Amino acid sequence: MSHLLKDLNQAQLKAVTTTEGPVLVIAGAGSGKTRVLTRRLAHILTTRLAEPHQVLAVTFTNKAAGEMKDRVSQLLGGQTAQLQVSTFHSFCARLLRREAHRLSYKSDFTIFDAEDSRTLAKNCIKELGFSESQFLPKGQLRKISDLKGQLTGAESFTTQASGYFETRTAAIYSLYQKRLRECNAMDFDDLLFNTVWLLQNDQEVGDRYRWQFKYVMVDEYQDTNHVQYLLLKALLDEHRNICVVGDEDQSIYGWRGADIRNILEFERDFPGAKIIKLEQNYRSTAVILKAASAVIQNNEMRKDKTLRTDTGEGDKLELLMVDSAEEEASHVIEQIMARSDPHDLKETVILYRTNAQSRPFEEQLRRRNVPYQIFGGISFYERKEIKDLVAYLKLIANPADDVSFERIVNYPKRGIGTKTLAQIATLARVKNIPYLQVAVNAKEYPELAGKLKRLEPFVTLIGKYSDLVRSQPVDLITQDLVEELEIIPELLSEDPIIGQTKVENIEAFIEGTVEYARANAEAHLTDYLSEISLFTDLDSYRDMNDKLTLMTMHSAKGLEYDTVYLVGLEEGLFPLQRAIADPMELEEERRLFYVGITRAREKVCVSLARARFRFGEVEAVPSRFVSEIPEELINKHDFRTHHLYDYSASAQPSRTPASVSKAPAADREGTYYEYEEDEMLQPGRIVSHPTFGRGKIITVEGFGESLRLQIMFSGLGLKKIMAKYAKLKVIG
DNA sequence: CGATACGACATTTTT
DNA sequence: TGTCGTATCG
Repeated sequence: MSHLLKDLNQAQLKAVTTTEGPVLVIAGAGSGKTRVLTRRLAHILTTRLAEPHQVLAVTFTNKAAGEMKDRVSQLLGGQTAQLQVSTFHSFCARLLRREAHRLSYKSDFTIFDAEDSRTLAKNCIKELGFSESQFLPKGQLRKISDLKGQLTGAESFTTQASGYFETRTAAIYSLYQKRLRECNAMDFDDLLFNTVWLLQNDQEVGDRYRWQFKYVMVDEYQDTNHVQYLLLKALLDEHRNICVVGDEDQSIYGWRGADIRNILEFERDFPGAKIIKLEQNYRSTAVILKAASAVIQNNEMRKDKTLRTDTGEGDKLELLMVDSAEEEASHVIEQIMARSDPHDLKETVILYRTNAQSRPFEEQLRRRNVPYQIFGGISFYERKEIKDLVAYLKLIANPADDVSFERIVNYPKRGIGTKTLAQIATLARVKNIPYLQVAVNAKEYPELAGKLKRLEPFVTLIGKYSDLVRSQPVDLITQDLVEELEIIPELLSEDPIIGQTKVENIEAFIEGTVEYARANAEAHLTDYLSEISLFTDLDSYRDMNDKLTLMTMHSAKGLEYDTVYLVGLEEGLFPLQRAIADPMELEEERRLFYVGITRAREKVCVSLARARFRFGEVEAVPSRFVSEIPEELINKHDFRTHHLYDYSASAQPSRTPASVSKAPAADREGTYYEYEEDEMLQPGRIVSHPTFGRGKIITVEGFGESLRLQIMFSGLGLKKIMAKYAKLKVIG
């Protein structure tokens, strides 16, 4: 037997060797998914079913792609240069660079990141004269992203849009796309959208790729969205050798458009599909698996699957109940320090629902001098100093990139303010040329006469580097640029302390370009930009030595640790308030809990606080997820000074909100003054709203800070209102 | 143009 | 309660 087929269980072996036709591998947590994927890929290659360039493996993160490539390369002893293991986005970016001309794009198009997109969207909303508070760039982009995810283009949305908000969104969408095109830029969603469009509508391109890829594999299939699904379909007409691997219980990106139906309905989508379930878990103890299964069983939307393990029973879970977020942090840290050898710190992780929860833990860790690392928050490439520098590179590589132009034309200060910029923008619109071209032609425009002296050095600078791009490697260009712009002294003079970190970041960035240039001698600036725009911090995550790790549960997917702390297990926080009302969202929260708990090999500790300050209010009922863990699997440690809630009484907190929320109010004077108001906000009451005026309460949902009302306002109709934001007065 | 003040807002975020 | 973004003033 080939070494590729050794050490595999029955199901794994079947998954590796079933190469023809559609295959769905349901891979439970810790069931050796990556091993199956890599072996399968290597198996296809060594048995000569396909040449390396005929296989495509898609993942969601660069990190996962890199790991897979490394492992396959190890199995085969090199020979993987031609292998296409990449993320959805980088696969599409590469394809589009080759085929850009078919979409009337240039092949050196820029990829806009989230911030670039936001700037552009904001400008579009402004330009259209829409109210910026009513049409928030963030919300509009969310909608545009959803539409692109459904393969609905701007034109087709415009024809189907109706009503005040939709027609305006359609206008924003259309203008946004128009501007992107003018900038020779695509956003993240465009990469997928345009690729699918090409494959579906350009016969030649479609045929070529369908013919090329004999085998396609997809990791984390439960997190694919509709466009990604269509992309696979568009690649698959002929051979239909597709193997998707996933676990519907770990689908946690529904809010981003991931469509759990893709995996649940795979058999219907791909008739004749073979289903292989990997149910043997190699990671966690039996107790952990039992707890995880018991909780996830409360979900309706899942395929039945039972994880088994040969590992021993293991320790029971621990439940830590304390009074506040601060005490939660100190108890948890104390426990970690008491029980783990210092070298175990890297095998311990603290997982929370929201990034904001990291703060008290950070404070404790700093106070006690415990080494730690936090993931999340602003990523390296989102830092202002890096983005500014990258904007220069982007503009140098793509002179049509107006968003980058706007960002740096006055950085460092050149005396080119908003007024000048607005004039440039107007001229660019009228002449139908990029901003930079307006600046280049500045002397032709009387409006800019006064600014000639200020624009000229900038234009010269960009022009100089644009010429250099052809002859110089990325790292030299970047170094020269940093020097010429005098960025480092500038940063240090602003604020020596903060400036120092910024300078270090700039230096780290330069270091990155040096490494890149060394590894990719032939690469052009565009290639480098393309790579970094599709790169995230998580990709550079390495197990640092002896450091405690903190991150959100979302970020933890795919990782594993000996000991896992799941903190903040309170109704309203986990599950989040807004998920409680919606069964679909609630199930996703539960899957998130499942993901969290199954990261652990040996020990799980969950914790909750009796009271937690959030926007100045207290509220805390133990999470239902805690009560879904069978009693016999968990040890409880109650450090609360008040035993207001019976732990078992939290089983259905949503059904008895009022009585539960009353308890703390009675006990803590002054902290819950809103309670009396809540009491009065009942259906039938007449209230007055600062902007909407008088209205009648129709329905009341939730309690405390999440109290939501439906109010009928005269002339304005029914509005949904959060009581904590609206300053309502009861007047009748 | 830059600094300060006030008000609005408040999940998660593979690319 | 903290952060961020806009508005306004000097």
